[in-house]
Amino acid sequence: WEEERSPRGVRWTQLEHRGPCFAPPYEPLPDGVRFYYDGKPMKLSLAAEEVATFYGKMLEHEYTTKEVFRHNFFRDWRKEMTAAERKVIKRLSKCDFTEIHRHFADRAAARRALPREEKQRLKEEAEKLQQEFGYCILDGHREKIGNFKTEPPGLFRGRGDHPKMGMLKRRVLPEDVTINCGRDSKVPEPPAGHQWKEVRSDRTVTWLAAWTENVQNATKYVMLNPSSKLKGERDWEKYEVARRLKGVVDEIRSRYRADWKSREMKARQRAVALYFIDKLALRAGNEKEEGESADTVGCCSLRVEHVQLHPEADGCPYVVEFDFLGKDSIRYYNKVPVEKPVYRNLQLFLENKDPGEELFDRLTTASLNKHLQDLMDGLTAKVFRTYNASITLQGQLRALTRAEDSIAAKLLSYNRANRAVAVLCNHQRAPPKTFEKSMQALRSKIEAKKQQVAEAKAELEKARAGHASREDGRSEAFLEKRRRRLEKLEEQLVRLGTQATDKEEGKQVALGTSKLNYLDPRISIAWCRRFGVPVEKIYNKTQREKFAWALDMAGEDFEF
DNA sequence: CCCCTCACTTAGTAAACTGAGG
DNA sequence: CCTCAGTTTACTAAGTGAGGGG
Repeated sequence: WEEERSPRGVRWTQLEHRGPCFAPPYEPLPDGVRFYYDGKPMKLSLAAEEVATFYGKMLEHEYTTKEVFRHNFFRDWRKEMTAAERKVIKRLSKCDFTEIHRHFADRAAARRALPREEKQRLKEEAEKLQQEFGYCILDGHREKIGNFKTEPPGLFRGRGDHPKMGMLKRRVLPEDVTINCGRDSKVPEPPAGHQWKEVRSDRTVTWLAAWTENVQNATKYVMLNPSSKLKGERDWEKYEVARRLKGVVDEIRSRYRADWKSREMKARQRAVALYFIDKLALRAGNEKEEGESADTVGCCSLRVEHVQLHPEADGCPYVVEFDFLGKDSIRYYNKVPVEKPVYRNLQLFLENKDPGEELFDRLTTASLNKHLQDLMDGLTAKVFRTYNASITLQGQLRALTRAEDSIAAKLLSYNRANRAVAVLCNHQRAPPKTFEKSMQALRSKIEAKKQQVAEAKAELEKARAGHASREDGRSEAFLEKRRRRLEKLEEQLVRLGTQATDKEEGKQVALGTSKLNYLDPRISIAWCRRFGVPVEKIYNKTQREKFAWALDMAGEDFEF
C-alpha cells in the first residue's frame, strides 16, 4: 500500500489481459419446443426466436405484467422479425410463449439435478475460464478482474417506472469493444474471425475494455475486482477525505447555519440543501434527462411535491415531511424536526411554486460541489454520506459494546451499529419472501427452548434434593451435571432471543451496502482487535480481500 | 454557464452455493 | 444423504462528479 506514486493522472504503467469473454452464441430451440401465435404453432426465424426466448424466460416475472415492458419488448421484437413474421405477429396478447418458458424451467431443473461429478466438472470449467480471462497483470501484480464477461443479450430490466424497460439489449460483439492495455504488452487476441473496435493505451484510466450498451447508450466497462491494489488505494483515499472532513465539519456547519440568513437566495438554498445532506445523509441529486429513466431525485433535485411543512407534528415544532423516490426508486420517507430558520427558508423556497417545480431552483450539484471544494480540498456532497456513516458506526460501537459481553452479544452490538448506519443511509431491501415463515419457526424454537429450560430446572431441583439426602460423591457429580446442563440451555435461550431481535429489526434493512461502501473498515477492524472478536465474524472472505489494505494498517487504537 | 461525455462508485436483485437440521 | 434457509457471489443498473467545448 505504500509504493511510490506515479506522475499526475497516470494510474498504471503495465497492463496485460485477455480481453473480455463473450456470451456464447444463441442456441436454437429444439424442435419440440414451439411458439404459438393465435393458437397456431409458428416456426420463427433465428433472430426472432432468440428474442422470443428472452421474453419466454421471464414469463413468471412481474415485469411481463407491466404495460411499458410489454410494449417496449414487442416493438423491439418486431424489428428483429422477418417481413413475413411481422405480417402475422401483430399483437403480443396473441403470443403464447408457455412452451418456451417450460423448456427453460425444465433445463434449469435438470441442471440442478445433475449428478455430483457432472456439477464438479462444470465448476472446474468455470474455474478454467476464470483463470484464463479473469485476471490481468497490472504493474507486475496479477490482479483479479471484476467483470470479465460482456453482458449477454436480453431484455432491459430498468428499476422503478423505467420508460425503457423491456427494450432489447443487443449482443455485444468484438467489433463493439475497445481494448485498453499497455503499449508494450501483448494485445489480446479477438475471437476467431473478429476484430476489436479499437485498441488503445490510456494510462490515465483503469478500465481494460469498454463498449456501448444500446438501450441507454451508456458505456460499460471491464474493471478490476475490489480486491485489487488500484481499487484498494481509491477506497483508502475516500476514507481519508472523509476523515479530513471530520476535522473541519464543525466549521462548515457554522458556516451553513450562518448562510441560512444570507442576503443571496442562492447561498440560502445551498445552505439548506447542505444541511439536509449533512443531517439526513441525502445524495447530491444530479439532474437527469427526463423520459430517459425513472423519475427519481436526490437533494438538489427535490421538487415542491416531495416535501411538506408542518408547523407542528407529533409534539415537535417545525417538522418537514419528505416523501420521494431516490436512487433505484427506493422510497425515502422521513418526518424530521428542523431548526426554525430552515423551516422559514423552506416556506420561502416553496412560495408561489407548482408541485412539479424544483425546491432549490437556484442550486445545482455542480455549484454545490464547487462551493464545497472551496471549503475543503476534495470535498464533495457524497463525502458527507461517507463521513456521517463512518462516524455513526464508530459512535454506536462505543455506546453499545461492553467488554464483558460474550462474542455473540458483541456481534449483536455490531449489527445494531451497522443497522443504525443503514437506516441513516436508507439502504432498504425487499423483506425476504420467507421472512414470516422463518420468524415463526424461530419463535417456536424459542418456546421449545423455554420448555427445556423449565424441565432442566426441575431436574436440577430433584438432583439438589437427592444430593441433600445422600451427600455422596455420585450424587454430587450428578448435581453438577444437571447444573451444567441448565446453564447451557439458558445460554442457548439467550442466543435465540438475540437472534430473534436481530432478525425482526433487520427485516427491511440492507446492511451490506453500507458495510461495503460507507464504513471505514479500519473502524470495524480496530473494534474486533480491541474486543477480541475474530475479524471473520464481521467480514467474510471476499470482504477481507477487499479490505486487505485496512487489515494491513489498522491497529486496535485506530480512530476514524 | 450549459450541455455533454466519460470514468468510476454505489445499489438492489437473483442465481449459486453452503451448511445445519431432519 | 437431502432439504431448505441463509449467505455469498454475480450481475448490471443507477448514481456521482470531473472535465471539455461552445
